[in-house]
Amino acid sequence: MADARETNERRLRRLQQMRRTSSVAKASEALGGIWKAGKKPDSIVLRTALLQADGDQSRLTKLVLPRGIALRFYLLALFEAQCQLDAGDLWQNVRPLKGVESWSTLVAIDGAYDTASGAYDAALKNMPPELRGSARAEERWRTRKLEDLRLRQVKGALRTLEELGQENALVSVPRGARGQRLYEGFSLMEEGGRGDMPTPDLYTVPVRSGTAARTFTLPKDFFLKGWIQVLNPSEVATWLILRWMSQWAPRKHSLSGVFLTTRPRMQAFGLRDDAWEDGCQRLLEFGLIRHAEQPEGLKAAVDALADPVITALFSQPTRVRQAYEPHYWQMTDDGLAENAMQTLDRELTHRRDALTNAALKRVQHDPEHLAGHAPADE
DNA sequence: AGCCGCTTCGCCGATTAAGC
DNA sequence: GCTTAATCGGCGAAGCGGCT
Repeated sequence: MADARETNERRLRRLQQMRRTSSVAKASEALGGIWKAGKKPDSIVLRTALLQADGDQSRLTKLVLPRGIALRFYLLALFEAQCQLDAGDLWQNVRPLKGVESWSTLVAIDGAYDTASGAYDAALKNMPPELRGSARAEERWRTRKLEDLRLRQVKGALRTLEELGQENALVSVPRGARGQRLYEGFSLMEEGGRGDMPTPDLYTVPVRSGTAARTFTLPKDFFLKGWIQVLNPSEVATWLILRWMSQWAPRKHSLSGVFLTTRPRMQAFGLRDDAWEDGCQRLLEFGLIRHAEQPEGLKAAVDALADPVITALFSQPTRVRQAYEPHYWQMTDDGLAENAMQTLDRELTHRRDALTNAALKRVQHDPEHLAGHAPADE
């Protein structure tokens, strides 16, 4: 429980730092610029191959990592592609990694935090002494530092995306004479990965399919309102899966919501319980999904779907369960229209209070819990 | 680009609670 | 005693970022 509080505090801290440096606002602004100057797509189309696990894990769940921006970067690249190109067009990189109009400007990060000093400015002690004293020079140095960190994260993301393996790689980075990576020449792969053929499956903008069997869509606000910047990889993965399900079974979704129990979730997506449970909980708090009303007519809706894959995914094979039912979820597209930064700030602060109250109650009910602890803080 | 200490957060197994 | 959903805490891998 203290762990949940710590995680929540940490997240609030990082959010606050990003607010201080306007990181999310700047990244969203840069994305908005690309959108406005481009084809202004209402939604971004993704091939479902990104989520599908053949065997153990999908490309998506391989990118559910504790550090880094690999998943975020890939989705941003798809957004960028679809602002520039029509369906069927082949993508190639026209953007530098750093500087104006670069990939680095599209991502928001907080920067290096130092636990010992409890500050983000630990690196300031390494600031060249000649800059010291001038507030403006210090500020410029700080900005440069953050730009440098963003660039390193982008490179890191490209490495991670490439090292998903020959078959699964989502980008490919050419090498120089001495085998060093020429990051700026990277090419983007289709959602299904590079493939195992000699010629890579280079990214082309997918054609929207009527059914959501092969593609599904993400509203532009996911990118433009800062959500892509502030959600964790596990939350993004959970949201993507829910979006795909809601579009694959639209009738069932609007009727009774969609749900996913452990076995089919592991089998179809390779997403573990914790990532899913936590992801759903946070997305609920952030207003991106909601609990469906009681699943009336669930059985009818499931039975109406003859597709055996859908049935395997969405139905309980043995019986209709009355008790210990999983949660039924519905997407709330209006939630995305909110400013992600503000929403997270508000909701994480709520959660901080809730967690504190819960801890207080626990102490009141079980005072001996405190006996072992020194009353140092508070 | 590489080394490496440090931070982060998803994984994993244990546990609880529920129905059959 | 067999399920499965949900919760929790400790752990460790991934990879960030300082430094060279």
